[in-house]
Amino acid sequence: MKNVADLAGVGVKTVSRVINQERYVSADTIARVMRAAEQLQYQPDVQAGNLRRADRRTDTLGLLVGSVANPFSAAVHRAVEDAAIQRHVAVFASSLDDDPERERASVEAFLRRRVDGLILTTIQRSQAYLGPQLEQGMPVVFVDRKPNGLIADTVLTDNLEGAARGTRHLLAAGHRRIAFLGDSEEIYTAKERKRGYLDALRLEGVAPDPRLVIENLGEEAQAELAVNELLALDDPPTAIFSAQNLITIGAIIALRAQGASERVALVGFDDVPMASLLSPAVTVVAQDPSAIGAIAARRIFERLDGESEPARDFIVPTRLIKRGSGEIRPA
Amino acid sequence: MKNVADLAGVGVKTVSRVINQERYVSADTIARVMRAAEQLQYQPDVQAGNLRRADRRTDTLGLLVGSVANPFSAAVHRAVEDAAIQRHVAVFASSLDDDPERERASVEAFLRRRVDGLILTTIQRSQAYLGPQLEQGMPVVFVDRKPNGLIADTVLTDNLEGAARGTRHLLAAGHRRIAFLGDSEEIYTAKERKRGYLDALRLEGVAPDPRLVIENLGEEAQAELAVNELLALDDPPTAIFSAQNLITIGAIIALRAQGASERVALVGFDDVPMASLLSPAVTVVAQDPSAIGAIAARRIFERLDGESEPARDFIVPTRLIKRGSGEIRPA
DNA sequence: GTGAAAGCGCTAACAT
DNA sequence: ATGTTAGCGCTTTCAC
Repeated sequence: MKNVADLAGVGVKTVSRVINQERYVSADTIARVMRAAEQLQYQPDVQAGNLRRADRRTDTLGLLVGSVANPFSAAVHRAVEDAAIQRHVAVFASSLDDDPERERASVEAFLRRRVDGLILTTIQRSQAYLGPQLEQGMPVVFVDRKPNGLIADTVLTDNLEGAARGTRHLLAAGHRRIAFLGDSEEIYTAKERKRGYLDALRLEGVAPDPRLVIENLGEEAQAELAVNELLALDDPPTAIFSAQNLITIGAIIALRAQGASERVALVGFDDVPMASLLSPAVTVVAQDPSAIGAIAARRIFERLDGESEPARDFIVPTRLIKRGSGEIRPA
Repeated sequence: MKNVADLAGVGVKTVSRVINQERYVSADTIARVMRAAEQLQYQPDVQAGNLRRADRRTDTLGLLVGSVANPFSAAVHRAVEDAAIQRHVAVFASSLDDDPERERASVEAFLRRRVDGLILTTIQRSQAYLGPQLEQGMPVVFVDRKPNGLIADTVLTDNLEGAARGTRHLLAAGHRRIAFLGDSEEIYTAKERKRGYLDALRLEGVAPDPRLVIENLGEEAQAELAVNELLALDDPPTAIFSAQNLITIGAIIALRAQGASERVALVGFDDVPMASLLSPAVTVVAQDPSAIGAIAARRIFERLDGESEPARDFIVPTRLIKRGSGEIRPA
């Protein structure tokens, strides 16, 4: 900057004024400074500037997601990026990978870099460690999971209603023996989805059969085994509601292997890639990760712009996509 | 930092020493400083420190990919992140979205933030604008596409050999009329894949039929139309080699709609999600995005650590995954 | 409309 | 083993 100033024959502050497009600089001076900057290939240093700047903004955001390689997270990321780029804000993205250590480490790394705000999918038992930041007014939005030990803006899929809706769809097709395949009971979203399933059954006067409720399914292979068990029952289910992505895939594989995919109905929570090209095509209760990311980013920027209303939950509705597997009727 | 120093009753430099784990600080002093830091919830500011630091590193990397929401890019991203996190380097990720404007804007944003290195998928006709950075020794690695007007490290899928291999696989099954469905002719990877296809035919003594080569297919719908045209030919192809992800999906849809999916063989370049659950399951020449990301990151860090050998191309091999669609024999 | 000086949070260089 | 001073690239404050 000093060099540019010297070359243009002005003071550093004038260069600063031109770079930041402040007023009260003559057109002539602007032109001279621009030319000098061009000639020296001057790139302003955002970080250095933000050091002294009144609002102390770094124009960066920290985003922590399950894994940047997972489609849901990637869609959230993309939406956040699109919102950020318009404000010239850059996004640090980091993957959590179900590792509580990594959560703390990533958040610390963000904090050390003085991000303006945080969008987090969390896994630790408590997020109380973020208390000081919240008090200092740093915008923090939680995504997909509620924080523990902390009150903050949160963007959530309507897990309860979504799961109920999927279940009701199967009930409406005439099913009464509907199995539930769920994720780890410790996860908030998993609990909500199970609750939605049970609520829907209850409302229809169907007593839940505990043998049809299988939880703590972490990956495809476990879901496959679970479906095999279900089909081996004396009185097997005529339909399956699978409460998560990978579980749905596992269920598809198992149903197909057993030759039951055209007989046993299946509705999955969360969309599955290529779902419409499978046979039968897979009916799902789809989440809206783009909306989640967009809302989270919007909230961060609102807070940054001074919005100070109390923390809220933003509930994002789901969408039932009927493709075939969920419309199979009981024999 | 000043506050911590005061509270601990030491000078700022001593705090700095403790934070950076430099030697020559007594255990007792370390303890006092740590306690003070804890008490004040002190978070060092990485950026401020790097301002004066000799190596001027910001411990950040800029990553520009097609779209963080696309599975290939996401896998590259993930691999880069995993390498970076071990060095306490944070990654700015940005999506290109086939928009040359966005390429420039993102790179500028990275540069303004003084990233230590750049990993780029590019689209602009020329990357000469990065010349100054390269000369100044900033590590830049291009990924998936070669840069134009610039010599720099590049990590590439073996497009030529991969496409040849996919084509040879179809030839080996006895096909002689093999169609080629390609992306925009302007894209480097698309050109290479076409070349691989033609080379394989030539080597086998099969004269390419220009009516079987359809290019500039940007999305699924266009690929569908192309396949419909091909099947309507007097002498239709018995096999299709589709040179890109979305094109493969379009081809699957069209083949299925025409009832030809069990009759016409299909090999796709780049893996397709859920490929093994489709019927027929899709044979592909798979790329290895994780390897690409890992190699790119490794190269950046090698350069940062002083490696100064001339720029090289790193060629990442493909893998033929036989799943069914590519093993269909001609009638 | 413009510039000089101080200072943002930190590290380098040089004390002691 | 520890402290002091200058300075990184910029913005602020205030003077002209």
